[in-house]
Amino acid sequence: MAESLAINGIDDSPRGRLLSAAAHLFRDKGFDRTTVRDIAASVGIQSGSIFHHFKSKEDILYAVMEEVIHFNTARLRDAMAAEATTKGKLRALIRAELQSIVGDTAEAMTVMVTEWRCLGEDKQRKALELRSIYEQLWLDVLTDLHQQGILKTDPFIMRRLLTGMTGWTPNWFDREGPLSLDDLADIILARVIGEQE
Amino acid sequence: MAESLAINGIDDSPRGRLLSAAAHLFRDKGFDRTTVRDIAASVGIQSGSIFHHFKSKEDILYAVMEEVIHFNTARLRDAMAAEATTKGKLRALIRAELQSIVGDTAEAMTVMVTEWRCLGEDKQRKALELRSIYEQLWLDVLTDLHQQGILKTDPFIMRRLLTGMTGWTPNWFDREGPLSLDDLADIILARVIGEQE
DNA sequence: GTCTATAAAGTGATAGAC
DNA sequence: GTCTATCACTTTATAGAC
Repeated sequence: MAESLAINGIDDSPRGRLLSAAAHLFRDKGFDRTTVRDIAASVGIQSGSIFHHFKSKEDILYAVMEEVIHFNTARLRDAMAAEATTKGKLRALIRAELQSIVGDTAEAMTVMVTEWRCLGEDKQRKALELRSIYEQLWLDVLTDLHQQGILKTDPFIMRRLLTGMTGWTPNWFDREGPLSLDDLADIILARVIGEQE
Repeated sequence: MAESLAINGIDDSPRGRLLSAAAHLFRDKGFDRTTVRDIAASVGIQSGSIFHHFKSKEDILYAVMEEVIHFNTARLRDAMAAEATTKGKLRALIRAELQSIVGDTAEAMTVMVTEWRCLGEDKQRKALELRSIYEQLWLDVLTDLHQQGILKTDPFIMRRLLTGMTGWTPNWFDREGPLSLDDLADIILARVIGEQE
């Protein structure tokens, strides 16, 4: 049973508790190896009762992704708004994305990356539209830095490399270890704008 | 039906053809959504006949990973051997890994990254031992560069960031596009040793 | 909103003939 | 080495009572 309150950016309603439990199980075992019986059991109901809240198992996966994209797009906006310089905005974006990926919404974010293809075509397209808003925030800042001459690499390529660097962190970063999230953000920032930390 | 000759670093035997077909299907649909009937059909036999060649479906997945790790560890060694300087070796490693991931062994490499947890614990541990040899080649070069003062970042952290950057390329890099693999390798190299390309 | 019961379909793997 | 046939099991989703 996962703790569900505010974890993964999901509210504490009956539906929210189902989504949090699902996010936890999907990350642990993957979508295909998680049964609706698993999800039901982890919130203390029977498998048939799931389908009062969601039309299908795939709908649960889509809802997890939708919630986490919305939550983290807002987080990115807030983080940038507090910064005056473009370079400061980039550092804020990196910190916010790391926080999303290894922090409070880690389960749902990992699910979004790893279980993407378990969505049918229609829902993949809908989720991609939501993601493109999130991506545009990155591209605006990187393009700005490129025009200022601070970023030498092509902004689109740089965003791809950044996605790789941050997206892989759940596989190695230890939140209890000596390296802080802010330290890691600075290391990654230096990889982007060419300074040595 | 996938072309199988030498693709994915696997030889053209009956067993090899099964492995290549499996790698192709596993990458496309994932391990769990690929049935033994799918694999059998794509080499033109019946599902029951699979189990003359492999003890279980999981054994097929492990064999795919084992083959691709062996093949690419050798590739890494060869690429390094042709270089005189440590920096040259690093560039060679990056090029070789990109070639593995988006080139001739792309399917099997992607499977290794994305279907890792579909292996049982025993086979995961065995595969991890094979991978650690591969990883040590990287760490030796990065540590060397660190001691020479060329690499400022911690070698272990840098390898994690590199793994992320190269591992994400299958999701965006277009082999038919304007950016060549060698260009991309140079861009990534510049991110590592702090030079601007 | 949750329960019980079950339908309907698909799965990995085995056995024995050829 | 491949075939046919099938077992034993699991899965999502539905129906109707409470």
